Amino acid sequence: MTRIIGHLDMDAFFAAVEERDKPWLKGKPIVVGADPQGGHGRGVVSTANYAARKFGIRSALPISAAWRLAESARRKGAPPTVWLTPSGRRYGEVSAKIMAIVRRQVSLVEQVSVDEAYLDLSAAATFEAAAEICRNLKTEIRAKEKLTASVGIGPNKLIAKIASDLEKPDGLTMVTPAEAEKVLAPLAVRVLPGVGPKTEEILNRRGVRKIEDIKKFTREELREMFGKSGVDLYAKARGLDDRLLVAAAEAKSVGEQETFMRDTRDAEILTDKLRELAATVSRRLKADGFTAYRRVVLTVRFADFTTLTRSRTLEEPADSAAVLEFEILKLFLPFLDRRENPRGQALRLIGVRIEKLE
DNA sequence: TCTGGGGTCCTAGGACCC
DNA sequence: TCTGGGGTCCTAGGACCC
Repeated sequence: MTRIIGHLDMDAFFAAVEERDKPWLKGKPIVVGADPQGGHGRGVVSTANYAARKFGIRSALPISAAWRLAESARRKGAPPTVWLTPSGRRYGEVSAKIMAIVRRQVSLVEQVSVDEAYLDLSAAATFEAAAEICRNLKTEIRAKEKLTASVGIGPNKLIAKIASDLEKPDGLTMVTPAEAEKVLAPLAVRVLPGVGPKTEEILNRRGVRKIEDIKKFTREELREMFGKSGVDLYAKARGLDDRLLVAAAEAKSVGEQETFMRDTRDAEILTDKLRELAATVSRRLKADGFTAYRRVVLTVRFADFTTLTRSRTLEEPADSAAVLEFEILKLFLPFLDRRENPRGQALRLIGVRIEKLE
């Protein structure tokens, strides 16, 4: 049986939920993300709606840069931008309703994030029948949740994922196996999942800008350049991907980190924050149904953005917040003096993570 | 432009064991 | 006075994704 995979991706999800729930925001530019603090805020944009994207505001853009773009647009007569803090709980609730709609029509669904899922549509037997299922899903999501989704349909996850992005927002894009390689060919290498800024830069320097250009390298050459991910790249450039859908994967780690409003070297502020993070992580571990952890990881980010981790695997699994706090503080101690902080830098961020969960 | 927070996966060296 | 090969675990860092 030929595989038919769908990828459903909600359009500007966080911003769309806000716009739907707060009718007075309708049509205004909306940015969901860090507090802009009049242009001095730290952090980045989570999601901008399409009105704000017109100003050049995008996900992951520093919120200070987004502020400048919005101000500049406003001076040219654009409406003022609305800045919102993400309501994670709310988005989770809406997400659950959407995924329930999807699961009623599709037996195998892999939810990859709060606003994204892969659908195994192979049982539909034809691409046209699969597209009909997806049209119905989009209609039901619009009717019941007043939100739009974009869907890509392809012979595998890779093609479905790329297809869902081709006609955003509110798109439905079908790419058959026969079309797949031709559709990919002219697209930028960065479109391939797994190709980030670093890989893109290396490929560009070799004169590789489009996906079709990747095909001038042999599998071995790509392996030498990028290791295992190079071998994956060889297949992806040809539209090949045999990854299966996974209904639900168990978490492998639980962690929390926080960037300070102002960089600090104050030992009390730092250790208080670590205690707080340890307590939260420990609570979440249990809330997520785990009983113990065996590895603790401390993350430290200096003012210059240098980021270090220190970790320790425990001899025995632990389950208490007290042990986590103790182990984390032990890892952190050398950062309070010149042992791990030779230039005496202030700290920008600290984080706590636990792994090897049971 | 001065860079969040929650994650996963891969790599590589060293220790250790058979 | 030249020193195997394979496997697993630990630690640290880095690329990437949403």
